[in-house]
Amino acid sequence: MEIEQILDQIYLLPETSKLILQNCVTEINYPKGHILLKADKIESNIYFIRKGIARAYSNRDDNEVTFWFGKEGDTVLSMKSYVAHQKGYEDIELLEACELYELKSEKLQKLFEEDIHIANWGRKFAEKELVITEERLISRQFRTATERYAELLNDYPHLIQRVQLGHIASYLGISQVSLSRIRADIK
Amino acid sequence: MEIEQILDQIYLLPETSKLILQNCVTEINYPKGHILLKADKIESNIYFIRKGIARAYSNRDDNEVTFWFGKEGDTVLSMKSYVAHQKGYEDIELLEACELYELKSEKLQKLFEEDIHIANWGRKFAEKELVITEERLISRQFRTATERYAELLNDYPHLIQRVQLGHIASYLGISQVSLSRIRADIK
DNA sequence: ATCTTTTTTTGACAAAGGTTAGAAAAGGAA
DNA sequence: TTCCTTTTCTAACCTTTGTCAAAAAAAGAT
Repeated sequence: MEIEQILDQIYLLPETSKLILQNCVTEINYPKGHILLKADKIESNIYFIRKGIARAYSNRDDNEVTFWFGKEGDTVLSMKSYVAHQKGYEDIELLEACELYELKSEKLQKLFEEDIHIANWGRKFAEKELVITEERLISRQFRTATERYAELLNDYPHLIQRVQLGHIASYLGISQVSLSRIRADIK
Repeated sequence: MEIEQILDQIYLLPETSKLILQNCVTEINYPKGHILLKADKIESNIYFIRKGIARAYSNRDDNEVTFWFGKEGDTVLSMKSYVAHQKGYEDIELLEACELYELKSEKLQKLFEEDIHIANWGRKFAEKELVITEERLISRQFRTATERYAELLNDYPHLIQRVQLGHIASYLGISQVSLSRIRADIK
């Protein structure tokens, strides 16, 4: 997916502002398994996925929890670094070789102060992510693991083929063994 | 809590912008039990809590899930109405008689287009809410019900005294019976 | 205070999901 | 292909949490 299309789907910018933003972006590729962003660092870049998929996971005790998947067109960032210039809570791993657009967070923050359209673009980005996250939190409470799996299949039909089940189980908040049982029951 | 303080804690605005925003706000009071925002409506106001507490809940099948509590200084809105001008997924109920500041969403949207500082104020609001929501989603996956209860006690020590346990159980994602058992065990 | 209603707790049992460990299947490398 | 590694599935058993029902406690109303 091209950068213009990615920016447009968040919020339609006037041509001049869009060009300013596009000119700050550089392309970069990384192999499968690359850790794009690290939990214990204040990260200074954000990315847009041109091609490929990624996941965000958080580590505590010995457990690792995957709580986000990103695909073509999605924005990748360390939320706490971006919002509060603090160390994040997530690592982000590329699950396939990825083509990415890179943008310096500092540069973007400066544009927020200078260009009202870009500020509103940033506002819309956060707002949309917020609705998605809030809906997931609610879904977690309403639905059984089986229903949540069906929902994921419906929302991201492609993902299942490309991501290993351990990560999907973690995303759904269940053990891999449970997911395996759910899949066996459905057939 | 006064309106100026509430606006400041989201993002520090220059005096002129703050005054513009403050002048759009009117005060209004409602009794305990009042439904401030309704799930099946496109709501046109947002509120700030001057005094009192509220909860957001979503209804599906026969289940009701409380997924948010608001207290003095918090912002109350129908997320989907605010972000996408669509019907929301939540009712918001006042758990005590509340003093509120009311702001027309339409008016705010217009200010976002006119004043870059207010646009950035709106951006910061969404970003902060996003981090809080994402952290809750992760916590849900990492922690046992007992740990999440302890966490809530720690984060909102006042709330427990003022909100009935059925709502708290729902917020934690467990049944009221389970919460009751957890409380019995802790002592 | 007394009665009524609502909220919280407790007990018994059922269901969902977790853990461990090993088997089967799939994927890579030589 | 064959061997080795990783991923997925299955089975047995255990823990947590849910449901239903009833008792106890707390809050409101008269």
